[in-house]
Amino acid sequence: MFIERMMNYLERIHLETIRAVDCHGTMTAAAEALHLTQSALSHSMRKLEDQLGVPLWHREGRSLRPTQAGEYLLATAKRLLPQFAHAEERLAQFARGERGTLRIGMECHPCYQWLQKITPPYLRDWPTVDFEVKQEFQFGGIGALFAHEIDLLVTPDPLRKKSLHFEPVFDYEQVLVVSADHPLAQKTHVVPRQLGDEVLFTYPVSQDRLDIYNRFLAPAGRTVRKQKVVETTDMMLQMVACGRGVGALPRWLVEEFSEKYAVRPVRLGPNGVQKQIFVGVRRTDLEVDYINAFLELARGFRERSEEQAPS
Amino acid sequence: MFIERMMNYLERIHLETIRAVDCHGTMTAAAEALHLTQSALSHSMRKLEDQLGVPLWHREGRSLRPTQAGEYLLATAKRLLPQFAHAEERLAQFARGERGTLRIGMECHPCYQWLQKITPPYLRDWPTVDFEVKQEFQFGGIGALFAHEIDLLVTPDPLRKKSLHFEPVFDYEQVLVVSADHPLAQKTHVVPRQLGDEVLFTYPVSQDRLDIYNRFLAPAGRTVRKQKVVETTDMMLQMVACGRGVGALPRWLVEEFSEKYAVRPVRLGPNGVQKQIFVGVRRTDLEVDYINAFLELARGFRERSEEQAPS
DNA sequence: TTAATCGATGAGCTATGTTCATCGAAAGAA
DNA sequence: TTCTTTCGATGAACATAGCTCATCGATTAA
Repeated sequence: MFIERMMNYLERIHLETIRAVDCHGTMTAAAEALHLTQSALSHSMRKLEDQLGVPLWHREGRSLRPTQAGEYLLATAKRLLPQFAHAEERLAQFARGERGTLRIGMECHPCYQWLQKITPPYLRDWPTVDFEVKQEFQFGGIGALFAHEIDLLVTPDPLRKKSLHFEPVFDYEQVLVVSADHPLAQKTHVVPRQLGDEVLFTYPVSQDRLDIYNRFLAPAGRTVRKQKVVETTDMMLQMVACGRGVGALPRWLVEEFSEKYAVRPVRLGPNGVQKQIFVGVRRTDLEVDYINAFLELARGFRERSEEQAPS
Repeated sequence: MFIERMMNYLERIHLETIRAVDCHGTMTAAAEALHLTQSALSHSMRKLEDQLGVPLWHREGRSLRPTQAGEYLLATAKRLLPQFAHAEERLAQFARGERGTLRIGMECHPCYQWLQKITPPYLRDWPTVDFEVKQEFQFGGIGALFAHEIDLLVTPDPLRKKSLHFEPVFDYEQVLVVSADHPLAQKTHVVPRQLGDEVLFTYPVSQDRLDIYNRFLAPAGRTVRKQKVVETTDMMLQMVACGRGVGALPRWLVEEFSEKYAVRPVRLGPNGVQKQIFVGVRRTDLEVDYINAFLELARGFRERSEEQAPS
């Protein structure tokens, strides 16, 4: 048809506008947020609509409702704009002579507690690296890695893909935690049936992500009397210590808290429930020094803890 | 420091420039490719460098070598620009009243052969939907799904993630294919040892993705006399038919070709090697009619083939 | 040496995107 | 109902961001 088809109609400002209208409700409010006049946005978007040949909003009365095309562009904006923002942020860090930002994603509570041990020495070694920790992902941790939302994922579920690199960084045993004067506290281990009359405290995550179900109760076809959700580890241990129920935590965590709270770890089943935490990165990022340094540090930690407890 | 920190320095044109310079070697050539003058690019990029406070290229003599910041921005450009292009393409389709483009990714050869069966009826039902099939992914099929490079992934390896939806669409048996006058052609099944003196033809993919190794030879600790790579199914069957070696293919494919070539399927091991192919989509795309329609069609195909061969 | 080609730069122009002023329509308040 | 406010659309006027042109010095190949 036309010789010149390679015109770039779509610009960042259009995406900014689409998103601002969605988020502020009206075009006028969006204009204010973008430090422009309502007229400017109106002209600009009308021009875009003309060039694309498709309306982006249904004009109903004095309100704007996105068309199908508008919805699509909105989704695109919400995906692309944060990447622009992050790129600018990153370049600003280059300008300041800093190394960058290490954005860490986490998918489980033990991951978080492990991370809290790694963080201090890392921050000391890399004072110019910014540190961000995120826990909620629209498309899951793996998706966040691929989408460059995060640079590093701490997770119990590794994924073999040649573009990603996963590496175990921490091994631990998941144990039952009971009050010190609980009858089970004296046992070498507990079997699923013995939890039939207990209240179980868990973190607020879906049941299929709780190892005590996956690896202990469910295989035996057992369940507990009642499950109650607690937000924090301290809260869980408080409730357990005063005999209101039992919980499931990494052994090292229980032992660490056993002075503060009167709680004891009990092995889950005769062999225990062994777990591993992995760190995943994009393979292309393995060359980035401050990312690689984090992995090195994690490896060092792992070796040290294995020496202490060669089990 | 400054009140106004929310300036958007980085624009699409800058990314275009960075990429064009990388791909054409010089700024002058890049300018021509972008239908601009060399002067325009020079001014524009210098302004950006000033605003960001970071040089993007080392100026060495009359050539440009990207700085670390430049490399980073180049990687960003290569990731973001295709998404701009695709968004414009998609909006142009909206303008033409078309539904969109179904971009399918594939991770294995049997996937491709299955797809060839689904494609004709789909194209008939959805004449306004464009159809694209890709086979190479920088970050793997799952990564391509997350990065919106493709809309649909056909793969033997599903992945449980709540943002993705995987669904089995095709079950088949992987069999050994031999010449009709090969001694093994008369057997009900073959055991790993019997392939010790054979030449094995395979597609050009890494060994750990070949089921005949993963599920048949490797578990028995056996191997073949020699492995040879062929590019196409026809080529493989030609070589097999004239007794130059053996191959591994889905049973239905062998049976389909058994009239054209003098080849026979032989079960791998007493129980055979059973395989499944899955289709994965982003969960948010399940509402898109022409994507959902593909899944429906795939389901229909699966039910029909199960009726034919209830095994 | 010569000639070609690179990127940088300043001056000047043009066209793009902005503001201003104003409109009609819609929605909320009295 | 009527009055008032607030929405988005529009045309004209304007300002400036971004482009071209012309030219420079430096580098590289012939």
